Amino acid sequence: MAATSPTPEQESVSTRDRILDIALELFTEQGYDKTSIRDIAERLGFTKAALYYHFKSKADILLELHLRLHALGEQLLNALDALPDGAARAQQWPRLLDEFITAVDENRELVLMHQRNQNALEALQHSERHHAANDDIEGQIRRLLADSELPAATRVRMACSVGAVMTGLLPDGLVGDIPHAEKVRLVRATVADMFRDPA
Amino acid sequence: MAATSPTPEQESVSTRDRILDIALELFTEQGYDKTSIRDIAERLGFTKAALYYHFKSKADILLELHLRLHALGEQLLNALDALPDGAARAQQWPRLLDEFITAVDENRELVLMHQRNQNALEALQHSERHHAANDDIEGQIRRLLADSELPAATRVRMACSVGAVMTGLLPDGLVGDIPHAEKVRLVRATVADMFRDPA
DNA sequence: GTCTATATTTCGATAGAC
DNA sequence: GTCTATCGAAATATAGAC
Repeated sequence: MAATSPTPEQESVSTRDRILDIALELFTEQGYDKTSIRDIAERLGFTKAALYYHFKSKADILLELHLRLHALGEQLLNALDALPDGAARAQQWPRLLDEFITAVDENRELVLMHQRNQNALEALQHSERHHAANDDIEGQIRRLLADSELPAATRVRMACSVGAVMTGLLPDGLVGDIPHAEKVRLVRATVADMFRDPA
Repeated sequence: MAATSPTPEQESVSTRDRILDIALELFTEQGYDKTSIRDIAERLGFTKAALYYHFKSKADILLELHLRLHALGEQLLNALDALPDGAARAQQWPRLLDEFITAVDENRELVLMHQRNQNALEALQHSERHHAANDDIEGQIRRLLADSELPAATRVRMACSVGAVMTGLLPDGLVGDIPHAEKVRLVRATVADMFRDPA
C-alpha cells in the first residue's frame, strides 16, 4: 500500500518540493535577493500568486531550505556531542572531518546556496528565532574552535581545514576539469595530511 | 606646497572615499542588495540625492570598491606572470601563497565584502565589460589551477590552500579569540606545511 | 490550486531650487 | 554639494473569482 493513492498531504508536498528545488537552483545562481517569487513561479509554469498557496512568504522558502541543511548537520552534531571534552573532540577531528566531507559532498548544492547567501540567511535567523545561536553545524564547530583550551595552532589548523574542504569540493571551486569522485578523494587526502604527525 | 590648499578634486575625493568606506561596511554587514542608497547617505548625514552627485549609480559604488581590490591583485598577477610556465608557477606556489596571505590580510574588509557579495559582483562584471574574464586575481589563480598539466593532486592541494587561507584569516572566520598577528602567523605555518615534502 | 487584479511598499534615479 | 519632491519600476503580498 505504499505505491498507491498518495494522501492529499503527499500530493501537496510534491509541489512544495518542486518549488524548493527550483528555488535552490535560482537562489544559488542569481542570489536570493535577485530572485523574485515570479521567477520561481514561472519556472514551474504558474503565476506567483499560486506560490503563496504553498508558502506564506519568500523568506519562508529560504527558511525551509535552511532547515534541510540543518537536518543534515544534526548527525555531525551528535558525533561531536558524544565526545567528552574539547581535547577528545580535537583528537577525533580527522574522523569528524571525514564525515564532514561526506556530508558536504552529498549536499553540494545546498551548501553552495548557503554559502552564497550568507547575508539573506543571517537576516532570516535574526527575525525568526528558530534557534538560539549555536545549534547548527557552523555554530557547533565555531564553539569547538573557540571555547576549547586547545593550543591556538591546533584550532587555526582546524579552521583552515574546513575552508580547504569547502573550496576543494564546491561546484564553483577553483579546480575545474577533475572528475568529481577523484576530486573528493584528493580533498580527503589533503586535509588528512594536515593532521598527520610530522614524525 | 603639498599640504596647503587642496584642489577641488581632492576635496571631492575625500567625500567620495567616506562614501566608499561606509558602503564597504554596509555591503559587508547587510549585503549589497539589502543596503539602500538611503542607508549609506543617512550614515553620512545627508540625503540620498546628494549621493548621486558623487556616484552616478549604486552599482558604480560597488564597482569602485571592486577596483580597489583589483588594484591590489595586480602585484600578485605580475609575480605569477613573471614565471615561465605552469610547472614553474606551481613550484613557486608556496611563495606566492605567502604573498597572497599578506595581501588578503592587509585588505580583510575588502576581501570579505567581495566574498559576501559574489552574486552582485558577478552581475556587475556582466553588464560593465570592465575586464575580459581572467584579468583579476581569482581568474588568474583559476587559470593556473585549470590549464596546467600539473597532477590533479597538486592542483587540488593548491585550491584547498586558498580556501584554508580565506577561512583562517577573514574576520568572520571560525577561530575567535586568538590575537590577529598570531593568527596570521599560524595560518602561514599551516599552509606552508601543506606543501612541505613529507620526507 | 491556480488565476486576475490590485494594494502596498521600497528602491533607484532625476529635476530643479538653493 | 546638498536639499525637497517626484517619477517609474519592481517586488512582496493579498483579495477574490474560478
